[in-house]
Amino acid sequence: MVDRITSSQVAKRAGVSQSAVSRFYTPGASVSAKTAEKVKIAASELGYRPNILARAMVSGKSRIIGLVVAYLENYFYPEALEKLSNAFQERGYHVLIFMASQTAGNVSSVVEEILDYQVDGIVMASVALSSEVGSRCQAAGVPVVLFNRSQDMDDISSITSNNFEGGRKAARLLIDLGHQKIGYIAGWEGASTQRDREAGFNKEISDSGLSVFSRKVGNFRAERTKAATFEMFDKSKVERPDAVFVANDHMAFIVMDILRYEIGLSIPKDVSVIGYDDVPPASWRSYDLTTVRQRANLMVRETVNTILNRIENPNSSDPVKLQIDSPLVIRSSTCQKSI
Amino acid sequence: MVDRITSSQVAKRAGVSQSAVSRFYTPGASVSAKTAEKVKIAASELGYRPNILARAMVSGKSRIIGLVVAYLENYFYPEALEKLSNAFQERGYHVLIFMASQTAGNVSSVVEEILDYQVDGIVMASVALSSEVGSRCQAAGVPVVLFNRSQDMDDISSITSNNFEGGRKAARLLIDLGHQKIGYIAGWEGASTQRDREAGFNKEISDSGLSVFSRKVGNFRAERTKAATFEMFDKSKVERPDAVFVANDHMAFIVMDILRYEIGLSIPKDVSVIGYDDVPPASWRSYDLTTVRQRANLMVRETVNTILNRIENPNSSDPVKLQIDSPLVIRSSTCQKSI
DNA sequence: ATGAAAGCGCTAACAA
DNA sequence: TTGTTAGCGCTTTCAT
Repeated sequence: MVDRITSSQVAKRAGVSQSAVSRFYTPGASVSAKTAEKVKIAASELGYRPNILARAMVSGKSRIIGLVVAYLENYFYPEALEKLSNAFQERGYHVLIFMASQTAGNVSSVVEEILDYQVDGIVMASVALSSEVGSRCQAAGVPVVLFNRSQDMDDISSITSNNFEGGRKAARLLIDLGHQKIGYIAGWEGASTQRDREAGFNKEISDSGLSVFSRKVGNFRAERTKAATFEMFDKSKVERPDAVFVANDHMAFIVMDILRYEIGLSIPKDVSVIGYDDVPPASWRSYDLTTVRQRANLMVRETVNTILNRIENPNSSDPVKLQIDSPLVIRSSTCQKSI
Repeated sequence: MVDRITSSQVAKRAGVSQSAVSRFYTPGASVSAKTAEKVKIAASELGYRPNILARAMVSGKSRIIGLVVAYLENYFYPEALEKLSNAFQERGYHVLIFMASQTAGNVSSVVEEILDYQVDGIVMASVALSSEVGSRCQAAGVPVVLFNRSQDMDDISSITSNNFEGGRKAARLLIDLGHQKIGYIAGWEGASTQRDREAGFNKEISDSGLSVFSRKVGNFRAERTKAATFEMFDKSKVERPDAVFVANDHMAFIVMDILRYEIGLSIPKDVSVIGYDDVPPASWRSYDLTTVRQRANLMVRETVNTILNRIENPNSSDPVKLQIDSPLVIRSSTCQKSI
């Protein structure tokens, strides 16, 4: 392998000092036009590019953002990841990926690994953070923002959609459509998204003088969701729900498939179904799922702004707790009008 | 922010030299039991962890793998990304993500950026590489492997499924099922996957004395695929295909939806559909798509092995060109028997 | 505006 | 086995 070109080699060729070369690559530095020209020529002749790692070591800024993700099976996350990565790239940063399963111990050891890379900031997507790990990052001076997950007590910034309002809207729609027997299929109960969606949903239901007709837990996982659906729509029951709100789109697809192909109900004639996220398959014709949209673009933009702002402004204090408005997207999995 | 603990601080506290601390963290180094113990204690009391970037600078090994991805909309890639990242993590590496659109200029500038980070290796997923960019990496001594894309001439390693055989198998199945009027919907013609799948498909078709009934280009993109489907199954035509092989699953879902809901054909009664990839939605009940499986686990394992082997063995020469066997997965989007 | 010099935190000879 | 020493490639004072 050919050795990398260094700034000293460029300096020698350009007939200037090594520091002059460094200054040429430092945004707000003082270099005369002629020096700049000499450096530019020498650098391009040699094919020189500054070594980011060396720069990181002395400056303390790596321009690397650590991104922790638990799973990519929910297609909201690949989309978010792509947008996050692009947004950071545009601002001169890059994303170092860390996969983490939900276990707390795992998350904490992953955070240690991240810190080893001297990242400038950390984005945690769909992962909860123990407050001890949070303060570990605080101590290291590395800003953290939670993406699509929030924690009430801790002073950690978080960007989510407004899950409470989203849950409300789902309930409101179903009620307005004339449904009286409304079921709910919950996600993993450790997730703030699940809890907030359900809380908003319950609030609107009870504000309307109704109560939730049936509740099962799908845990955000396929097998559990299948079982939950079968239990909720058990044929032996005298009365079954005429509508169901599912805590995310991925579970909703499973619910729809079971309802149609296993239980033999028609959507939306027999049952209205509504999901949460608006991932791409929700708009595929076979599902055409009414859902609450998480505005990925906005969430990503705010996440990037928040963390970059913290990086450039290390002394800023209050955590940002942003809840992005989440609009209802009405498609054909819910009935058209009063049933 | 609290400053990071350095090896010198640990050394002082442990009453040993700084190099002793360094040795303690170097796998095959010579440290006595008592020194090791002293360092271990001091380090844990201080919460010391080695700075990977500093280590990278002097050793020339960053333990970072650059991963270039063009798009995550095809759900084969999030899956691959997750598995790749996990596999590298297990071997002590981490993945730095670079999103790149297909344009050659973009890929080349992205590669420069990657090289700036002193990565130990580069995995390019679904991206083609100009030979000049390839030799740029060669010159930098950074091994590259293409994931799910290959290039005949260049001496760049690549891991793909056996797309030619996969295409053949798809054709064989359709023919065995008794289909005579078989259509093909192509992906983006710049992709080696598309070309190889089609070549295998064509070979088997003509070996059987048939010819392709109709061919349209979907370009791996939704709008184009819709149009291609409408053209292929235009109602004004006297004869329409009774089967169609679609170059990937994502296009196949669109084809199925159009066929069923826009054109009013029944699958598989009127038309058999077969895709390629076996992404998760292919097994969702609404599609239940017959397809050729790309064995992501195997492809990932080989990719990781190949690149890590190159990193540890810089002098090894011949490029690896691996084609992983791709089995047919028969579901209900193809008819059961001779029609 | 420019060069000299110090040093970021670590590894890798080299002696001892 | 251990400590001393010399850098890795860069940014950043500090004089000039």
